[in-house]
Amino acid sequence: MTSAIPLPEGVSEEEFLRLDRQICFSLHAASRAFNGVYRVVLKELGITYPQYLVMLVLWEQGELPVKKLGEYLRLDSGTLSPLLKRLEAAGLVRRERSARDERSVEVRLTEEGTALRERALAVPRRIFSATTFDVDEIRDLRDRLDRLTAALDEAALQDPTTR
Amino acid sequence: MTSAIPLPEGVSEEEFLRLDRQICFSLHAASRAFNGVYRVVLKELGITYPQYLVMLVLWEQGELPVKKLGEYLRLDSGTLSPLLKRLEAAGLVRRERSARDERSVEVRLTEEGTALRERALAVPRRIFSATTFDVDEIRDLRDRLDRLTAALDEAALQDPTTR
DNA sequence: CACCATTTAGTTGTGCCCAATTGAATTGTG
DNA sequence: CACAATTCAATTGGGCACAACTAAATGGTG
Repeated sequence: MTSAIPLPEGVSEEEFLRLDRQICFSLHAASRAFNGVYRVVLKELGITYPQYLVMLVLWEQGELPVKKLGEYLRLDSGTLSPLLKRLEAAGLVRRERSARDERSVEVRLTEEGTALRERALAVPRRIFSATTFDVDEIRDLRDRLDRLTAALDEAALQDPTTR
Repeated sequence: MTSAIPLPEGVSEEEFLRLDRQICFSLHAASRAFNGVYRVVLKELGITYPQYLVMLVLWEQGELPVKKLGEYLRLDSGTLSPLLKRLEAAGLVRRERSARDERSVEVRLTEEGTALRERALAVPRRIFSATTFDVDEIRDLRDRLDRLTAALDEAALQDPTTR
């Protein structure tokens, strides 16, 4: 089971558990704090944070099949299907079966959805000012997080159950 | 304060929206990737990631009222009540109304819950090796995230609609 | 052409997150 | 002491994340 991974830098397993508690809490808390600030700001746009993420992709990419959207956002249909229905109910997107592949569903912005972008332009600056980070620090943090995510995904692939 | 915030370093609002998309995605994705790796590792302990966070606190702090637990974890009773019930159903904790304050519920580890710590000691090292980060990088990231969370909480306090 | 594996969305079930509300216990103040 | 405000846990309801499964369409192979 617990194979021979060397203990780095003489850190004991007890210390590791404490550090683990800290990084778990920090990441979990940061994610939720971020989410919370967005919740407040996005309330006036009438959308949630995950819905905002979808809109960001659509504003950049234009129309997109659900599959592609899921790849960008790393979300599956179990999450996206109901979320997109809510966006459609809100009048921001339309969903249409692709003509050339009936399995696929194209998601595209409505007039209203496109127009929302103008109001959304004011959002990032407000979030940015809340962070007290400068642009370079944000970019740096982004890079570290991407590196972390890539490494974790890599590990998850090789690690069906035990290693 | 939402008064005249200057555009820093000549970053346009369009660029800001793109950067925002990036940092949002990065943080959201990192949080979920982390969650995913833990899900795999914790499956053999029979608990979820948020349940693991609760157990980490209990292993460090011993018995604790729900209120205190919520403060450590920044979670409210709406999240904790059902989660603790599941931990109780799993035989890891007991919940008992405090004798001296009948409003309060004390959460304490069972024998089984205490024993689980031994098996959990192996978890952090496996996660750590998955990150490919060294201990100093982890600590540094933790510090940045804590700083970010503190700043966001600060900003949220000043907004009329939170917590 | 017929058949089967794959691809794609959708559905279901479980768990988490948070806002808002409820109800009971406690505390503070007149 | 009486009673209003506060504290605390639980519940309800809406939304997200993910695993497992279903159903339909597509594509490859014999």
